[in-house]
Amino acid sequence: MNGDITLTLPDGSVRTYSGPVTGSQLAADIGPGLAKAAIVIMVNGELWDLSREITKDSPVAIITGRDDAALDILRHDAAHILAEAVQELYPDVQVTIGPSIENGFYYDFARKEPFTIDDLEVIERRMVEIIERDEAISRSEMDRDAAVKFFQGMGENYKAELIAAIPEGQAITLYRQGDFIDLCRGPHLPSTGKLGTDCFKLMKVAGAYWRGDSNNEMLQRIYGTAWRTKKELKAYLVRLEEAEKRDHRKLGRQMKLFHFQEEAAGMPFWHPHGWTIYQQIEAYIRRKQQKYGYQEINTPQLVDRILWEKSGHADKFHQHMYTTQSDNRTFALKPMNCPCHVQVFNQGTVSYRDLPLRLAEFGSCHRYEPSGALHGLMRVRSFTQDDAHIFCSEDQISGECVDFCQMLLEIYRDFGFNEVKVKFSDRPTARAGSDDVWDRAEAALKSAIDTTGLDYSLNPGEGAFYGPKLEFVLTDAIGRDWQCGTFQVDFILPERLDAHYIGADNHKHRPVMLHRAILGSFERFIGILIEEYAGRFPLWLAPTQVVVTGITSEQDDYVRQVHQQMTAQGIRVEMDLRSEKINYKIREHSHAKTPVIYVAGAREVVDTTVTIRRLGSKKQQTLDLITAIDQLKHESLAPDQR
RNA sequence: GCCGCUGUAGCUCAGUGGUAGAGCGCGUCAUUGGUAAUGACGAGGCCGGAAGUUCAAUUCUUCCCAGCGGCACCA
Repeated sequence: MNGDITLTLPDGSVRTYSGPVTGSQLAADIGPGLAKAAIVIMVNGELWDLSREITKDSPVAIITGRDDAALDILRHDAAHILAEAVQELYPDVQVTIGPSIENGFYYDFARKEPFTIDDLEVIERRMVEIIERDEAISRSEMDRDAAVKFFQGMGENYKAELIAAIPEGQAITLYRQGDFIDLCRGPHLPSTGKLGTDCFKLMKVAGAYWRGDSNNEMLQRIYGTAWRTKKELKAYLVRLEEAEKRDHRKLGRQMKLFHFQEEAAGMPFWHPHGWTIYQQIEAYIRRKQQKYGYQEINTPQLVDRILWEKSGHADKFHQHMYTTQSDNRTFALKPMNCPCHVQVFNQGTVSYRDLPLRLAEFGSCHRYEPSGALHGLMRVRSFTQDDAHIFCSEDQISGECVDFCQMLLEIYRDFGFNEVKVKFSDRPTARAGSDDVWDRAEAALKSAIDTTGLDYSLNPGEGAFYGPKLEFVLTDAIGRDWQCGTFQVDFILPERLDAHYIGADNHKHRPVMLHRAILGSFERFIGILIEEYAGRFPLWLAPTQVVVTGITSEQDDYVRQVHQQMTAQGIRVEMDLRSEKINYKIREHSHAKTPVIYVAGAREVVDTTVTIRRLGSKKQQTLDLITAIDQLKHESLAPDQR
């Protein structure tokens, strides 16, 4: 061979060069349009800078702004431009890291004074200048030790620390744009001008620990969002606004569902409307649990600390437990229900014939969560779990898991969640139990989750110390993930609390304990529901299902009569007898997200009918009163009762 | 818990070193109307809590509490 290099394009066409060639050259050879649009080049499945020389025969693909891969690179570049702008404006800062993230990017800076919102505008303007300068972005390599010295020499100690952590002898890639040099894996755009001046926006400032460790100092993080086009940016900002309107904290106040106050931070006060939703869900779950062979129990709120010491909770979680003194004893408000459930199991003697024994409780728990973690109904200090513990033998784990997943999916679907993220968390480094037991537990859980056909991701090392677990995650309006359901295999607690059953061999055996919840907590689940439905609850959950109102006060008696009949049928109905115009009342009840409005005017009184208007529709339908009530009554049934 | 921001009427928010204002909501009265705002009048506030500076603090300072955005945490 004479040093020729053959590049194969995605369409199968081939270009041959007599020596090393860069992505830019290739793009330019194909056409000036492509040369302009090119961002990076895919070489052998790897993204490379356009300026990097290709020295071997390779399959290649030129990536333009239209490709999805481009967005990530664009955002990463935005982070670099942000860092360059900040360093120009505030010479005292040290740069650390700045990756692209979902919807945008951030960069962490070390600086004594924090950035303010006003700083963001200034920085944004400087970023626009840097983009307009259209600085070339060049890649270079440096020996690790040289790179450490280089950054130390610049006073960039964080960068030096990062590089020092990279294995010795490895080449380090550096990127330079203007006077700004950063350690970076790349690839990057050919120049800063490839990012549109109106396609990005700095969003917020926040604190973040160096290397994500709370023992380290706190850095100043600036978040931004970046897109290919101005239109995309705008669409994203609109999406954020829409999401904010769904915020359960806002809707909870507007719809009078619950409130919080200083004297009980993180502990919701449920109002009649919110509590109605809660009760409907509880009744629904109770029916499901009966269907799936659970027995409901109830255990004390306050339990002597001794039990928590036996269970091991006091040791590991005492900082999260509320305690109180009485009778010279220390009691703790239960942070979870499991030890109490073992107490129920331990009363009397259990035969292997009784297994699996499924004990369920709507268990009210209290946990002293760090103040910064509190978040509306999503993260609270007092909550109720739809908790249950299944006591079974080891060979029953798999079957129980399959049944549980079926129950969980059935329930999630009834609430309208068809997409659930599932995480499989396996053995952590600090764990109890032998590897042999862990092997069996993980295998059982894995085969069970595979049977369900659910997609899941691995969450290595994140299992509980007592066993592997499945986490079922739902997403809120703002895109934040919240764990709701869980299924955990536990070999440890039965041991600690000395649970046993009598086997077919007439000997004592240790049961396995399966901790499981579907909603997780009623509070969090309702918070997610509010956002999922944007406050427009389906009929079976709506606090007020119907409002009956007249056109004039002439119909008041009829309205009262309709209201009474519907109440007698168990429908959650309210009447509106105010002397307001019909327009006003329609508007108000629509804003209140009442699913159905019955209007009765003179005609309806004569005909014994009602005119029906449903939320989200302007259509009206006049129906015979009895028919209307029957229909509504049927529609109001929970999904499992239809 | 950590960094930053915020805290004024039931809600959303304006405002000032001389103890406060709007809109919505609420109450009263008038209005009796056919599917997203009828009008008039009125009542509501220890300006988150404590201390300090000042003749004077809702306004400035400090501490505390709570909320918000992140980070860490989430058994």
